[in-house]
Amino acid sequence: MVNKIGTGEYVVKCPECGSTDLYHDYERAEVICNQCGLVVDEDLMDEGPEWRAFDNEQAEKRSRTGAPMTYLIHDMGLSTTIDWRNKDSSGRDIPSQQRAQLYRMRKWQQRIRVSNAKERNLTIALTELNKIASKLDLPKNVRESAAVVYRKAVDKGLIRGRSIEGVVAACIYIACRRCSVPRTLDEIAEASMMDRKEIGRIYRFILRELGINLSPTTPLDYIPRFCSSLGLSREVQMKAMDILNKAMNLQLTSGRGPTGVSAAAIYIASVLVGERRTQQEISEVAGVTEVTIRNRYKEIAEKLEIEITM
DNA sequence: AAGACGAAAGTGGTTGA
DNA sequence: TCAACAACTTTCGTCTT
Repeated sequence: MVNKIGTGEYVVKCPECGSTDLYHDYERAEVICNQCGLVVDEDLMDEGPEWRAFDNEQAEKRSRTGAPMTYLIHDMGLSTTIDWRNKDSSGRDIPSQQRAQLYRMRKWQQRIRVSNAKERNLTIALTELNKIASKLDLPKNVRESAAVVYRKAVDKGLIRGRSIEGVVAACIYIACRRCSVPRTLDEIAEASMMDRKEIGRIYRFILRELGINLSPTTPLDYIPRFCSSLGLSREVQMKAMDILNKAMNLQLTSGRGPTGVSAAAIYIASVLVGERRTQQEISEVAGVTEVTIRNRYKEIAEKLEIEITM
């Protein structure tokens, strides 16, 4: 099957003709053999973060019926039934049967609220987690990873004094980086409607308390997503990674924000391959300014001796 | 008219005393 | 805890295509 190697190269043989020349169509989520045209693989979904375009639609569709539904069943379902009874009772006499029913419902609600705080917390948190993850188009494995981190945090009692949303957001941030699908703090802050600083604080706190070690984000991790958002071909993507690798070898990336470096590499690659994107377009998806892209790409182009002709 | 460029001042986060 | 510092942003006028 499809194997992801560290370089971002996908190695697979076409069962029909044995060729390794395969084309990945992210829009359709298919792997097609360039030699004989056979559709080698159709389900790219679980293969990794790269199929964002595909996962995008699917996640969107899913989340519409998924997260809000459970939301409805949990919160709304319960509270509306009780409201209903109250209204009804205020208008008319309550038969003893309904009284009994009302009593039972109250008891039920009480049980849910009081009996198992941890379960309750988890239910709310996981719902929240799915909502945020949907907004960020995160694949399932990242969501699960985030859930695992959250569960550990709950077990250690790290939630106390912190908002559930904040901790969830931080867990997602951690999970993203663990799975090499980094999102910036800004993106997560936007999706979770939390303060960026707050998430950062909680994030550091959880890392320390759970003893999690994260290797620092590399600009390479951002390339697939940015390229995909910009509708750039695989060729550009490979080129950008190539440039980045060389730049990293020359220590051009240390101390620099990874998103900026990544954006610059993509800019250079897009020009070289002839699928030019403007600095502004790239700056938007990368979340950095054009100025930063300019500074980075000047440095890289100079050191790598790449000529850029307009 | 849009994109690229770069100077200059401002901002937020890290570091070291 | 505070000031220095580098990276990055904002803003804006100019040049290029």
